[in-house]
Amino acid sequence: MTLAGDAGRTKRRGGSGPAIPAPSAQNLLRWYDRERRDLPWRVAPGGRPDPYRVWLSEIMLQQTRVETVARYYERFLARFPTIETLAAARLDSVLKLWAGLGYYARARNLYACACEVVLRHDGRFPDTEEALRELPGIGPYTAAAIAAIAFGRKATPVDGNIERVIARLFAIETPLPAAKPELRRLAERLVPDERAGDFAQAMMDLGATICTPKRPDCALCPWNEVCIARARGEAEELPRRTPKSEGALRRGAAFVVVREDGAVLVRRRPREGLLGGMTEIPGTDWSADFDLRNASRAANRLIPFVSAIEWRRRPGSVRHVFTHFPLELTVFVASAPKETEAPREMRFVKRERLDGEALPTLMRKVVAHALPEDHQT
DNA sequence: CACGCGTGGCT
DNA sequence: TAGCCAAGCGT
Repeated sequence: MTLAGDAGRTKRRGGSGPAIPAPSAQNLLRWYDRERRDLPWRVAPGGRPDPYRVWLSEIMLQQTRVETVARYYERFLARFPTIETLAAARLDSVLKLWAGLGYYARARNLYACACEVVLRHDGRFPDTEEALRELPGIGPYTAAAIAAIAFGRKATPVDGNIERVIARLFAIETPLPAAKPELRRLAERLVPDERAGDFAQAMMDLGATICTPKRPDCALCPWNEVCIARARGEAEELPRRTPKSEGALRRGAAFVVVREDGAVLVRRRPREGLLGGMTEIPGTDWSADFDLRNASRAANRLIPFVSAIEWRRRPGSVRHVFTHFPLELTVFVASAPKETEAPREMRFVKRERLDGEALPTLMRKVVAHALPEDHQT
């Protein structure tokens, strides 16, 4: 029998139903020893992992699926087998091997980190979370993962998989991200004194293969008998999330100039930031306090050859939801003579060529709203 | 510190 | 089908 005070786990839930024993790390480790996936960066059981390889795999695995990383990891390792070879390379050749993997800041940080480890740490990774955390591209999760997996330290990396497993195991109803500290505390209590690295990997494997976001395969789970969410039949509902606040509505105006030959006036957005480098219909800034009465002045400034009287406001508006704010654009349309030349930094694109442009969905909506006749079938 | 980064898997 | 979205890190 588990002792009282063990996470309150032996209390009867809601005054009814059987007590559920606390989950044990050993149980999960037994499953891991049996079902462990053979991944390129994993060493044979009992083997001593190379911190360089652990680090490389952890960086590649940030935001990236195991199957994808596997295709890149070995090729990368063949070209840069040690941290010295990596640090001696040119950034360009590192980026070349990273091409297609995405999140290229990771590759830049990877290279910077290799240089720093070689120059300032004598080519050896520091073996504490705190020191690892100082290196470029290594945040709280990765520092804990390397400390545990490469150095056998009792650290607790917490990624999205582990948050999900813990939330279900203990039926944490608090929504994310508020639940993060609580989930971390619960995860820390499960970590065994020995094999913390295997335990972390086992948790992530469990989250990736069995305790999946949708339709978890509880029948195969080594912890199914100790999982409170499973007992309550609500595993799939957890973890809950607070719907992220939409952000304040922003408004603006877009000005669609259609030349007699059907070409539409566009420009390129600044290279950085939202929709960076994409093509757009010229328009005002988007702001919470946008005032439609300023629209004609803005149009005049942007596109001087169209006089105010020629702009026709389209009824209604175009709505679009970005990750962090909803946007409502009022659309104005004007015609321009065939020989009209585009203002500075703008150009005319033939209507049928618009599909080949880097035109974001929002801007496609704007065009469709401005020229509805194009879309009738 | 809220935001954006790249890609592929999911519905 | 194409739009949605993951979920570590740096800024």
